[in-house]
Parts: sequence; C-alpha cells; structure tokens
Amino acid sequence: MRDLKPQAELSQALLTWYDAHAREMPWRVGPADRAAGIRPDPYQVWLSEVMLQQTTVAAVTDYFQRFTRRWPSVAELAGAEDGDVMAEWAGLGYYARARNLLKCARVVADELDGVFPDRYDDLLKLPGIGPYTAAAIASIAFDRPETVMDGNVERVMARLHDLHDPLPGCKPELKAYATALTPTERPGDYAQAVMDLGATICTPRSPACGICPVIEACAARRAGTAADLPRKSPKKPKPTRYGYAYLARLEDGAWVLERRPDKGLLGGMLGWPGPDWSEAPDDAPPFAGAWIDLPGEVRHTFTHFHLILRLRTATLAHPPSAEGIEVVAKHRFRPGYLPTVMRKAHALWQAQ
DNA sequence: GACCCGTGGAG
DNA sequence: TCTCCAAGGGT
Repeated sequence: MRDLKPQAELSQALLTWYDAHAREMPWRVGPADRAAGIRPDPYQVWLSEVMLQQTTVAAVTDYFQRFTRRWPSVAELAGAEDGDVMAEWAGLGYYARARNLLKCARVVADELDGVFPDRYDDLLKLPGIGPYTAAAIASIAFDRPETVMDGNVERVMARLHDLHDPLPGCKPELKAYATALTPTERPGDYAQAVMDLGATICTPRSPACGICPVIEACAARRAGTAADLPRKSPKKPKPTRYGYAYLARLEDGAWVLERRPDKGLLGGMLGWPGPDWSEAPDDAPPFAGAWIDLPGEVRHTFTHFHLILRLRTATLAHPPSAEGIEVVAKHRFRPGYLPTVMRKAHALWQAQ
C-alpha cells in the first residue's frame, strides 16, 4: 500500500465531472434544488439504496416510483400489509430485501419516531442495512464523510492503483484507497460520482478510458491492465435442478397459490405449490386432483442453480386445506404479484 | 470465509 | 447459448 494521503485534487475532479454528467434518477436531488439547500429525503435514499443492492438503476426506477407513490413515507410503509409489499416487490429479486425493508420500516416508525438514524453505526443495526447501505445513507442523506464500498468503487480503486491481487482478499486495501479519496465536503455526491463513473465509464469490460475524467491518475491505464482489473477468484459452476409446479384452479376460476416460508428461496412470496426442487426430480402432488401434464417446460436461472420446471394443471371442486395455501379470486389475480419464475409458469399455462 | 439469495442486460 | 455481473446482506 502506498500514497494514502488525502487526494483532494482527484476527488475534486470526480465531483466536477459528476456536476456536469450526473444521470437523473427519481431519488436524486438535482443541482438547482441542492443549491437551494434541499437535502435528499432519508426515506427515499434508504428505499433506493436497498433496491439498488445488486440491482441495476434501470431495473429499480419503476419499482421506486411505484413504492413511493403507494407509500410516500416510512410510516405509511410500516403500516402496509406484508403481502402487499411482497407483491409490489415481485420481479425485483432477492426477496429477503423486501422482508427486511418492512422490518426496518417498522423499527423506524415504531421505535425511532419515524426518523432515520443519521450515523453509520446506528444505521448498521437496522435490518437489511449493511456496511454499504449504512455508508450510502449516512453520506448521501446526512452529509457524513463515510466511504461506500460497492462493486463500482472496488473496480475504480483497483484500476486507479493497478492492484492485481484478487477479490475478495484485497478488499481491505481497496477500502483504504477509497477512504483516502473520500472528501469531507459533499461526501454523498462524491460517493455517487465514483459509482456513476464505474457504471458508465470505468465499466467491467471495455472501459471508456478515452473520456475518463481521472485518466491522468490511473495506474492501470498507464500499465495497460485496466480492462483486466479487478481480478476475482473463480466461481463455482451452477448445477441444474428439476421440479414440478401444480397450477390448480377452482371451478370459478380462482387460483390455488402457496405462500412460501420466509426463509430460503423466494421466501415470503406467492408461488405455485409443488415439492422442493432438486437434482433428482420429485413429482408428488401437493394435494389431490385430476392432474394433467402440460407440454413444454419452464427454464429459469437463479443465483446458484439452473431450474427446469414441468407443469401440471387441474380444476378442483373445493379449495385444498394444505399448509400455506392461499386461494386468489380470478379477478384479483395478477401474474405480476409473483416472482419471475412463477410468472413464466403462468405464461406457459396461458399459452396452451 | 463460505454459502445462500433473483433478475435482466450485455457481449 | 452461455458467462459475467449489478449501488450487498444475512447466516
């Protein structure tokens, strides 16, 4: 490690670039409002940062608009029904985020008078807020000089310093570089500047070094190694699992769905009943019915396995009384309430 | 540290 | 088609 004195010139260059090129996002406060002394709403900063965990800005934008329109404040979100929040989150992925979002909203509303903590250590105690999100909220919403560390910052720091050690081992060193670069003035804008740079110019593949505002400071650019950094430890291959989903309706067209347990895959979400998926397929029906095989299959890839799902359908005279079953009336059912893999199953049924 | 947890876009 | 990967957190 070397050269860890504060680098005011470099962080200033990033802020200047950010002022000229910052992308508009619904949760951001624009330059005019910022000049008028308007601060970002901590609720909106928190909500956007949780949605942005491992998720692109393009995917988040519509969800953020729908959430803030439906629940404009943390108190209103805290008062929402669990199922409504899960349905609104459906399709965005990583559903533990939605469960923790609601937990966190209720802690803030019920125990903190609806006011978000303004310090990193206090934010870190809340459900769903880890080191990244605590630093993001503290810096962006409360102007505290905390250093955010995400995939963008890691990549930018690895390249600026031409660090060839693989992630995640070199994370502490990258953090030290990022901390040395964090300014005491406008730390929130600085954090967003580095992340914007990583998302638009200092990209994982074929970085646009020709238009980079800090090219003069980049050791990897000089060494010709920028596109190869950061190095990462190899990943494990994804196995394929198989499963059966049972799409049942009552005679009035109501759908027979199942609320999945809070822990584990798609936790807390509605889905089609059926046995757990595994590498050795289990086709045992979850309840009795005159099941008919549907042609075709659903293919879907999760974080750590591929899934091939076959479908069976039946019409039932009476709702089954199995654990977790929720019957949804025909006129209230929307595929959009379901996680993507379950939507795909419904779409395949509909196509038959 | 290892493992679990979604999804969609880019190349 | 396939791999990578994105503003991570929880256990």
